[in-house]
Amino acid sequence: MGEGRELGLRERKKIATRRALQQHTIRLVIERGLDNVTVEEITAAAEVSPRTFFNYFPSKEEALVGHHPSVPDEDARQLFVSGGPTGKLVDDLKHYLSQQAEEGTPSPEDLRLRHRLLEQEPQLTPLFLSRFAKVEQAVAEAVAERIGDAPGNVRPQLIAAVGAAALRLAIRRWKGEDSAGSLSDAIDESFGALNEVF
Amino acid sequence: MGEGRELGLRERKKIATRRALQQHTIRLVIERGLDNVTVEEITAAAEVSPRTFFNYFPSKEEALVGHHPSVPDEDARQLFVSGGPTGKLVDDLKHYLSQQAEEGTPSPEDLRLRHRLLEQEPQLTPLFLSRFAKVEQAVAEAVAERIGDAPGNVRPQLIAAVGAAALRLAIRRWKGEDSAGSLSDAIDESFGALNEVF
DNA sequence: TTGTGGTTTTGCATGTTGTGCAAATTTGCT
DNA sequence: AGCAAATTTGCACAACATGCAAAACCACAA
Repeated sequence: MGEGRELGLRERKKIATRRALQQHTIRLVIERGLDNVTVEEITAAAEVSPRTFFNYFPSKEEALVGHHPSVPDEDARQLFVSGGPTGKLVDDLKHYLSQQAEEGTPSPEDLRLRHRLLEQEPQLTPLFLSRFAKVEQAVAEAVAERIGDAPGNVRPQLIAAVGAAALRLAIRRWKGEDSAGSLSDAIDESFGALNEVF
Repeated sequence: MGEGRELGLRERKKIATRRALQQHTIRLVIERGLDNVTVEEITAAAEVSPRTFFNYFPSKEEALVGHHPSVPDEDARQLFVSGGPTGKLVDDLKHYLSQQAEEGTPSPEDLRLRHRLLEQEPQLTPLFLSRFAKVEQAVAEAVAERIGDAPGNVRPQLIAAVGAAALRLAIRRWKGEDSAGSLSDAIDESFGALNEVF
Protein backbone atom coordinates (compact mmCIF):
# COMPACT_ATOMS: atom_id res chain seq x y z
CA MET A 1 0.00 0.00 0.00
CA GLY A 2 2.83 2.35 -0.80
CA GLU A 3 2.30 5.60 -2.51
CA GLY A 4 2.30 4.51 -6.11
CA ARG A 5 0.60 6.94 -8.45
CA GLU A 6 -2.41 4.64 -8.72
CA LEU A 7 -5.17 6.06 -6.62
CA GLY A 8 -7.91 3.74 -5.47
CA LEU A 9 -11.47 4.18 -6.57
CA ARG A 10 -12.27 5.70 -3.23
CA GLU A 11 -9.74 8.48 -3.56
CA ARG A 12 -10.64 9.18 -7.16
CA LYS A 13 -14.29 9.50 -6.28
CA LYS A 14 -13.58 11.89 -3.48
CA ILE A 15 -11.50 14.08 -5.73
CA ALA A 16 -14.15 13.96 -8.43
CA THR A 17 -16.88 14.87 -5.98
CA ARG A 18 -14.91 17.76 -4.55
CA ARG A 19 -14.16 19.04 -7.99
CA ALA A 20 -17.74 18.65 -9.19
CA LEU A 21 -19.06 20.55 -6.20
CA GLN A 22 -16.55 23.31 -6.74
CA GLN A 23 -17.19 23.62 -10.46
CA HIS A 24 -20.96 23.64 -10.16
CA THR A 25 -20.78 26.16 -7.36
CA ILE A 26 -18.64 28.51 -9.43
CA ARG A 27 -20.75 28.03 -12.52
CA LEU A 28 -24.05 28.62 -10.80
CA VAL A 29 -22.82 31.64 -8.89
CA ILE A 30 -21.51 33.22 -12.06
CA GLU A 31 -24.80 32.52 -13.78
CA ARG A 32 -27.15 33.70 -11.06
CA GLY A 33 -25.20 35.56 -8.42
CA LEU A 34 -24.07 34.44 -5.00
CA ASP A 35 -27.34 35.06 -3.21
CA ASN A 36 -29.48 33.36 -5.80
CA VAL A 37 -27.81 29.98 -5.46
CA THR A 38 -28.55 27.57 -2.66
CA VAL A 39 -26.52 24.63 -1.50
CA GLU A 40 -29.45 22.46 -2.37
CA GLU A 41 -29.26 23.53 -6.01
CA ILE A 42 -25.53 22.96 -6.11
CA THR A 43 -25.80 19.45 -4.75
CA ALA A 44 -28.63 18.69 -7.12
CA ALA A 45 -26.39 19.65 -10.03
CA ALA A 46 -23.49 17.63 -8.65
CA GLU A 47 -25.81 14.73 -7.88
CA VAL A 48 -25.04 14.29 -4.23
CA SER A 49 -27.08 14.95 -1.13
CA PRO A 50 -27.07 18.40 0.45
CA ARG A 51 -25.46 17.01 3.55
CA THR A 52 -22.47 15.84 1.55
CA PHE A 53 -21.64 19.36 0.51
CA PHE A 54 -20.71 20.19 4.07
CA ASN A 55 -18.50 17.14 4.31
CA TYR A 56 -16.28 18.83 1.75
CA PHE A 57 -16.63 22.54 2.39
CA PRO A 58 -17.56 24.43 5.53
CA SER A 59 -19.53 26.98 3.54
CA LYS A 60 -20.66 28.00 0.10
CA GLU A 61 -17.97 30.66 -0.02
CA GLU A 62 -15.12 28.29 0.72
CA ALA A 63 -16.08 26.17 -2.24
CA LEU A 64 -15.46 29.17 -4.45
CA VAL A 65 -12.05 30.13 -3.21
CA GLY A 66 -9.79 27.13 -3.52
CA HIS A 67 -6.30 26.98 -2.07
CA HIS A 68 -4.19 29.36 -4.14
CA PRO A 69 -1.76 30.80 -3.21
CA SER A 70 -0.18 28.39 -0.76
CA VAL A 71 2.87 28.95 1.37
CA PRO A 72 6.15 27.96 -0.31
CA ASP A 73 7.54 24.56 0.57
CA GLU A 74 10.39 23.73 2.89
CA ASP A 75 13.09 23.49 0.19
CA ALA A 76 12.39 26.96 -1.15
CA ARG A 77 12.34 28.26 2.36
CA GLN A 78 15.73 26.77 3.18
CA LEU A 79 17.24 28.29 0.07
CA PHE A 80 15.85 31.71 0.84
CA VAL A 81 16.79 31.69 4.49
CA SER A 82 20.38 30.71 3.77
CA GLY A 83 20.84 33.68 1.48
CA GLY A 84 20.15 32.19 -1.93
CA PRO A 85 19.97 32.17 -4.80
CA THR A 86 21.37 35.58 -5.70
CA GLY A 87 22.18 37.12 -2.36
CA LYS A 88 20.11 40.19 -3.07
CA LEU A 89 17.13 40.32 -0.75
CA VAL A 90 14.44 41.62 -3.07
CA ASP A 91 15.44 39.38 -5.96
CA ASP A 92 15.52 36.36 -3.73
CA LEU A 93 12.16 37.27 -2.33
CA LYS A 94 10.78 37.36 -5.83
CA HIS A 95 12.29 33.96 -6.50
CA TYR A 96 10.94 32.56 -3.27
CA LEU A 97 7.43 33.70 -4.04
CA SER A 98 7.56 32.70 -7.70
CA GLN A 99 8.46 29.18 -6.68
CA GLN A 100 5.20 28.47 -4.92
CA ALA A 101 3.16 30.52 -7.32
CA GLU A 102 4.11 28.11 -10.09
CA GLU A 103 3.34 24.90 -8.23
CA GLY A 104 0.15 25.71 -6.46
CA THR A 105 -1.41 27.24 -9.54
CA PRO A 106 -4.65 25.62 -10.57
CA SER A 107 -5.54 25.54 -14.22
CA PRO A 108 -5.60 28.89 -16.02
CA GLU A 109 -9.27 28.44 -16.76
CA ASP A 110 -10.01 28.05 -13.08
CA LEU A 111 -8.10 31.19 -12.30
CA ARG A 112 -9.99 33.10 -14.90
CA LEU A 113 -13.30 31.92 -13.56
CA ARG A 114 -12.30 33.06 -10.10
CA HIS A 115 -11.32 36.41 -11.51
CA ARG A 116 -14.75 36.80 -13.01
CA LEU A 117 -16.19 35.83 -9.66
CA LEU A 118 -14.28 38.59 -7.93
CA GLU A 119 -15.48 41.17 -10.40
CA GLN A 120 -19.04 40.00 -10.06
CA GLU A 121 -19.16 39.38 -6.31
CA PRO A 122 -16.94 41.83 -4.49
CA GLN A 123 -18.13 40.41 -1.18
CA LEU A 124 -15.72 37.57 -1.82
CA THR A 125 -12.65 39.78 -1.99
CA PRO A 126 -11.85 39.57 1.72
CA LEU A 127 -11.89 35.80 1.60
CA PHE A 128 -9.42 35.72 -1.24
CA LEU A 129 -7.24 38.24 0.52
CA SER A 130 -7.11 36.13 3.63
CA ARG A 131 -5.12 33.52 1.71
CA PHE A 132 -2.38 36.03 1.26
CA ALA A 133 -2.35 36.75 4.97
CA LYS A 134 -1.05 33.25 5.58
CA VAL A 135 1.61 33.56 2.91
CA GLU A 136 2.63 36.89 4.34
CA GLN A 137 3.12 35.50 7.79
CA ALA A 138 5.29 32.69 6.51
CA VAL A 139 7.37 35.15 4.52
CA ALA A 140 7.81 37.39 7.55
CA GLU A 141 9.25 34.49 9.49
CA ALA A 142 11.56 33.50 6.68
CA VAL A 143 12.81 37.05 6.23
CA ALA A 144 13.37 37.41 9.95
CA GLU A 145 15.46 34.28 9.99
CA ARG A 146 17.44 35.33 6.96
CA ILE A 147 18.36 38.80 8.17
CA GLY A 148 18.71 37.71 11.77
CA ASP A 149 15.92 39.87 13.09
CA ALA A 150 13.04 39.06 15.39
CA PRO A 151 9.83 38.19 13.49
CA GLY A 152 8.01 40.78 15.54
CA ASN A 153 10.11 43.69 14.32
CA VAL A 154 9.18 46.14 11.64
CA ARG A 155 11.55 45.19 8.89
CA PRO A 156 10.64 41.53 8.39
CA GLN A 157 6.98 42.38 8.60
CA LEU A 158 7.26 45.23 6.17
CA ILE A 159 9.29 43.26 3.67
CA ALA A 160 6.81 40.42 3.87
CA ALA A 161 3.88 42.77 3.50
CA VAL A 162 5.37 44.40 0.46
CA GLY A 163 6.34 41.08 -1.09
CA ALA A 164 2.89 39.67 -0.54
CA ALA A 165 1.35 42.81 -1.99
CA ALA A 166 3.49 42.51 -5.11
CA LEU A 167 2.55 38.86 -5.48
CA ARG A 168 -1.11 39.60 -5.03
CA LEU A 169 -0.92 42.35 -7.59
CA ALA A 170 0.84 40.07 -10.06
CA ILE A 171 -1.80 37.39 -9.70
CA ARG A 172 -4.61 39.85 -10.00
CA ARG A 173 -3.16 41.46 -13.08
CA TRP A 174 -2.36 38.13 -14.65
CA LYS A 175 -5.86 36.84 -14.13
CA GLY A 176 -7.22 39.96 -15.69
CA GLU A 177 -5.16 39.71 -18.85
CA ASP A 178 -6.92 38.22 -21.80
CA SER A 179 -4.06 35.92 -22.60
CA ALA A 180 -0.44 37.14 -22.55
CA GLY A 181 2.47 35.50 -20.80
CA SER A 182 3.07 33.35 -17.78
CA LEU A 183 2.53 34.17 -14.16
CA SER A 184 6.29 34.50 -13.80
CA ASP A 185 6.24 37.38 -16.26
CA ALA A 186 3.58 39.12 -14.26
CA ILE A 187 5.64 38.67 -11.12
CA ASP A 188 8.65 40.14 -12.89
CA GLU A 189 6.54 43.08 -13.87
CA SER A 190 5.38 43.73 -10.32
CA PHE A 191 8.82 43.46 -8.80
CA GLY A 192 10.25 45.52 -11.62
CA ALA A 193 7.89 48.35 -10.79
CA LEU A 194 8.83 47.91 -7.16
CA ASN A 195 12.48 48.52 -7.97
CA GLU A 196 11.71 51.52 -10.12
CA VAL A 197 9.54 53.31 -7.65
CA PHE A 198 11.30 52.68 -4.37
CA MET B 1 -33.81 71.55 12.16
CA GLY B 2 -30.30 72.64 11.16
CA GLU B 3 -27.28 70.81 12.38
CA GLY B 4 -26.92 72.33 15.81
CA ARG B 5 -25.04 70.11 18.24
CA GLU B 6 -28.23 69.36 20.13
CA LEU B 7 -29.41 65.95 19.12
CA GLY B 8 -32.98 65.00 19.79
CA LEU B 9 -33.84 62.11 22.01
CA ARG B 10 -34.51 60.01 18.94
CA GLU B 11 -31.01 60.40 17.55
CA ARG B 12 -29.37 59.89 20.89
CA LYS B 13 -31.26 56.70 21.44
CA LYS B 14 -30.27 55.36 18.08
CA ILE B 15 -26.63 56.10 18.71
CA ALA B 16 -26.83 54.58 22.16
CA THR B 17 -28.51 51.46 20.85
CA ARG B 18 -25.93 51.01 18.13
CA ARG B 19 -23.13 51.49 20.56
CA ALA B 20 -24.65 49.17 23.13
CA LEU B 21 -25.11 46.43 20.58
CA GLN B 22 -21.54 46.83 19.39
CA GLN B 23 -20.05 46.88 22.87
CA HIS B 24 -22.00 43.90 24.13
CA THR B 25 -21.17 41.97 21.01
CA ILE B 26 -17.46 42.59 21.42
CA ARG B 27 -17.53 41.88 25.11
CA LEU B 28 -19.43 38.64 24.81
CA VAL B 29 -17.34 37.39 21.92
CA ILE B 30 -14.13 38.07 23.81
CA GLU B 31 -15.54 36.31 26.84
CA ARG B 32 -16.97 33.24 25.17
CA GLY B 33 -15.74 33.08 21.60
CA LEU B 34 -17.52 33.93 18.39
CA ASP B 35 -19.39 30.67 18.02
CA ASN B 36 -20.62 30.61 21.58
CA VAL B 37 -22.52 33.88 21.36
CA THR B 38 -25.91 34.21 19.72
CA VAL B 39 -27.66 37.30 18.53
CA GLU B 40 -30.38 36.52 21.00
CA GLU B 41 -27.93 36.75 23.87
CA ILE B 42 -26.49 39.99 22.58
CA THR B 43 -29.87 41.63 22.28
CA ALA B 44 -30.83 40.38 25.71
CA ALA B 45 -27.77 42.10 27.15
CA ALA B 46 -28.49 45.27 25.20
CA GLU B 47 -32.15 45.06 26.14
CA VAL B 48 -33.65 45.20 22.68
CA SER B 49 -35.47 42.62 20.63
CA PRO B 50 -33.51 40.21 18.44
CA ARG B 51 -35.06 41.69 15.34
CA THR B 52 -33.65 45.11 16.18
CA PHE B 53 -30.10 43.82 15.94
CA PHE B 54 -30.51 43.37 12.21
CA ASN B 55 -31.88 46.85 11.82
CA TYR B 56 -28.43 48.06 12.82
CA PHE B 57 -26.02 45.42 11.52
CA PRO B 58 -26.37 42.95 8.68
CA SER B 59 -24.56 40.28 10.65
CA LYS B 60 -22.90 39.46 13.91
CA GLU B 61 -19.49 39.94 12.33
CA GLU B 62 -20.20 43.43 11.05
CA ALA B 63 -21.03 44.56 14.55
CA LEU B 64 -17.49 43.65 15.54
CA VAL B 65 -15.58 45.41 12.84
CA GLY B 66 -16.56 49.07 12.82
CA HIS B 67 -15.50 51.45 10.09
CA HIS B 68 -11.76 51.97 10.48
CA PRO B 69 -9.84 52.68 8.33
CA SER B 70 -11.91 54.81 6.00
CA VAL B 71 -10.88 56.33 2.71
CA PRO B 72 -9.32 59.79 3.04
CA ASP B 73 -11.59 62.75 2.39
CA GLU B 74 -11.77 64.92 -0.68
CA ASP B 75 -9.52 67.70 0.63
CA ALA B 76 -6.67 65.35 1.37
CA ARG B 77 -7.14 63.76 -2.02
CA GLN B 78 -6.96 67.11 -3.82
CA LEU B 79 -3.76 67.99 -2.01
CA PHE B 80 -2.15 64.68 -2.84
CA VAL B 81 -3.24 64.63 -6.46
CA SER B 82 -1.90 68.10 -7.10
CA GLY B 83 1.55 67.14 -5.92
CA GLY B 84 1.52 68.25 -2.30
CA PRO B 85 2.55 68.74 0.33
CA THR B 86 6.25 67.92 -0.18
CA GLY B 87 6.42 66.90 -3.82
CA LYS B 88 8.06 63.59 -2.96
CA LEU B 89 5.71 60.75 -3.81
CA VAL B 90 6.36 58.42 -0.92
CA ASP B 91 6.35 61.14 1.70
CA ASP B 92 3.13 62.57 0.35
CA LEU B 93 1.59 59.14 0.30
CA LYS B 94 2.43 58.78 3.94
CA HIS B 95 0.85 62.13 4.63
CA TYR B 96 -2.23 61.25 2.65
CA LEU B 97 -2.76 58.03 4.55
CA SER B 98 -1.94 59.53 7.95
CA GLN B 99 -4.61 62.15 7.43
CA GLN B 100 -7.46 59.74 7.39
CA ALA B 101 -5.91 57.44 9.92
CA GLU B 102 -6.14 60.24 12.48
CA GLU B 103 -9.72 61.24 11.84
CA GLY B 104 -11.43 57.93 11.51
CA THR B 105 -9.73 56.49 14.55
CA PRO B 106 -12.14 55.26 17.18
CA SER B 107 -11.07 55.36 20.79
CA PRO B 108 -7.81 53.58 21.64
CA GLU B 109 -9.66 51.22 23.93
CA ASP B 110 -11.92 50.17 21.09
CA LEU B 111 -8.95 49.53 18.87
CA ARG B 112 -7.30 47.43 21.51
CA LEU B 113 -10.41 45.39 22.00
CA ARG B 114 -10.54 44.76 18.27
CA HIS B 115 -6.94 43.71 18.32
CA ARG B 116 -7.71 41.13 20.97
CA LEU B 117 -10.61 39.98 18.84
CA LEU B 118 -8.33 39.39 15.88
CA GLU B 119 -5.91 37.37 17.94
CA GLN B 120 -8.70 35.33 19.40
CA GLU B 121 -10.85 34.87 16.31
CA PRO B 122 -8.71 34.67 13.17
CA GLN B 123 -11.82 33.97 11.14
CA LEU B 124 -12.48 37.70 11.34
CA THR B 125 -9.27 38.62 9.57
CA PRO B 126 -10.81 38.71 6.07
CA LEU B 127 -13.46 41.14 7.18
CA PHE B 128 -10.92 43.51 8.66
CA LEU B 129 -8.78 43.23 5.56
CA SER B 130 -11.67 44.18 3.35
CA ARG B 131 -11.56 47.70 4.78
CA PHE B 132 -8.05 48.08 3.47
CA ALA B 133 -9.07 46.87 0.07
CA LYS B 134 -11.31 49.88 -0.29
CA VAL B 135 -8.63 52.26 0.88
CA GLU B 136 -6.18 50.69 -1.51
CA GLN B 137 -8.43 51.16 -4.49
CA ALA B 138 -8.97 54.81 -3.67
CA VAL B 139 -5.23 55.32 -3.31
CA ALA B 140 -4.56 53.64 -6.63
CA GLU B 141 -6.87 56.09 -8.36
CA ALA B 142 -5.32 59.07 -6.61
CA VAL B 143 -1.82 57.95 -7.49
CA ALA B 144 -2.79 57.37 -11.10
CA GLU B 145 -4.19 60.86 -11.33
CA ARG B 146 -1.14 62.39 -9.69
CA ILE B 147 1.45 60.73 -11.88
CA GLY B 148 -0.72 60.89 -14.98
CA ASP B 149 -0.95 57.18 -15.47
CA ALA B 150 -3.94 54.97 -16.15
CA PRO B 151 -5.38 53.43 -12.98
CA GLY B 152 -5.14 50.02 -14.56
CA ASN B 153 -1.38 50.15 -14.97
CA VAL B 154 1.17 48.52 -12.74
CA ARG B 155 2.73 51.52 -11.07
CA PRO B 156 -0.32 53.12 -9.47
CA GLN B 157 -1.55 49.75 -8.35
CA LEU B 158 1.77 48.76 -6.91
CA ILE B 159 2.28 52.04 -5.10
CA ALA B 160 -1.20 51.81 -3.65
CA ALA B 161 -0.68 48.21 -2.62
CA VAL B 162 2.58 49.03 -0.89
CA GLY B 163 1.13 52.09 0.80
CA ALA B 164 -1.88 50.18 2.04
CA ALA B 165 0.38 47.42 3.27
CA ALA B 166 2.48 49.91 5.22
CA LEU B 167 -0.62 51.47 6.72
CA ARG B 168 -2.04 48.12 7.66
CA LEU B 169 1.23 47.14 9.26
CA ALA B 170 1.37 50.37 11.23
CA ILE B 171 -2.12 49.90 12.57
CA ARG B 172 -1.49 46.32 13.46
CA ARG B 173 1.72 47.10 15.24
CA TRP B 174 0.23 50.04 17.02
CA LYS B 175 -2.73 48.07 18.26
CA GLY B 176 -0.37 45.39 19.48
CA GLU B 177 1.81 47.76 21.49
CA ASP B 178 1.07 47.89 25.17
CA SER B 179 1.03 51.65 25.20
CA ALA B 180 3.70 53.70 23.41
CA GLY B 181 3.12 56.62 21.06
CA SER B 182 0.54 57.75 18.60
CA LEU B 183 -0.61 56.10 15.43
CA SER B 184 1.32 58.71 13.48
CA ASP B 185 4.53 57.46 15.05
CA ALA B 186 3.72 53.93 14.01
CA ILE B 187 3.10 55.13 10.47
CA ASP B 188 6.42 56.94 10.49
CA GLU B 189 8.07 53.75 11.60
CA SER B 190 6.53 51.72 8.79
CA PHE B 191 7.37 54.20 6.07
CA GLY B 192 10.81 54.69 7.53
CA ALA B 193 11.51 50.99 7.18
CA LEU B 194 10.13 51.19 3.68
CA ASN B 195 12.70 53.82 2.75
CA GLU B 196 15.55 51.88 4.31
CA VAL B 197 14.84 48.60 2.64
CA PHE B 198 13.84 49.64 -0.84
C1' DT C 1 -52.84 68.02 27.07
C1' DT C 2 -54.03 66.20 23.24
C1' DG C 3 -53.69 64.94 18.48
C1' DT C 4 -51.21 64.02 14.28
C1' DG C 5 -47.41 62.45 11.34
C1' DG C 6 -43.36 60.09 10.92
C1' DT C 7 -39.82 56.96 12.70
C1' DT C 8 -38.29 53.01 15.16
C1' DT C 9 -39.09 48.78 17.46
C1' DT C 10 -41.14 44.53 17.71
C1' DG C 11 -43.38 39.98 16.65
C1' DC C 12 -44.23 36.65 13.34
C1' DA C 13 -43.52 33.79 9.29
C1' DT C 14 -40.27 31.97 6.31
C1' DG C 15 -36.10 30.30 3.86
C1' DT C 16 -31.19 29.19 4.25
C1' DT C 17 -26.97 27.86 6.50
C1' DG C 18 -24.43 24.74 9.16
C1' DT C 19 -23.69 20.72 12.61
C1' DG C 20 -24.32 16.31 15.21
C1' DC C 21 -25.62 11.74 15.01
C1' DA C 22 -26.79 7.22 13.58
C1' DA C 23 -28.30 4.29 9.80
C1' DA C 24 -27.44 2.88 5.19
C1' DT C 25 -24.40 2.45 1.41
C1' DT C 26 -20.02 1.84 -0.81
C1' DT C 27 -15.20 0.45 -1.11
C1' DG C 28 -10.95 -2.31 -0.09
C1' DC C 29 -9.26 -6.58 0.88
C1' DT C 30 -9.01 -11.56 1.81
C1' DA D 1 -18.86 -13.99 -0.47
C1' DG D 2 -17.97 -11.57 3.61
C1' DC D 3 -15.83 -8.54 6.96
C1' DA D 4 -13.86 -3.91 8.32
C1' DA D 5 -13.38 0.83 7.35
C1' DA D 6 -14.67 4.92 5.09
C1' DT D 7 -18.26 7.66 2.90
C1' DT D 8 -22.81 9.18 2.00
C1' DT D 9 -27.22 10.12 3.40
C1' DG D 10 -31.45 11.42 6.10
C1' DC D 11 -33.12 13.57 10.01
C1' DA D 12 -33.41 16.73 13.78
C1' DC D 13 -32.24 21.01 15.29
C1' DA D 14 -30.17 25.65 16.38
C1' DA D 15 -28.90 29.93 14.50
C1' DC D 16 -28.80 33.41 10.93
C1' DA D 17 -31.13 36.69 8.06
C1' DT D 18 -35.01 39.12 5.70
C1' DG D 19 -39.80 40.85 4.61
C1' DC D 20 -43.89 42.61 6.32
C1' DA D 21 -47.32 44.71 9.15
C1' DA D 22 -48.80 45.97 13.79
C1' DA D 23 -47.49 48.39 17.90
C1' DA D 24 -44.84 51.66 20.46
C1' DC D 25 -42.50 55.77 20.48
C1' DC D 26 -40.89 60.59 19.54
C1' DA D 27 -41.42 65.37 17.74
C1' DC D 28 -44.09 69.10 17.13
C1' DA D 29 -47.83 72.18 17.17
C1' DA D 30 -52.43 73.64 18.27
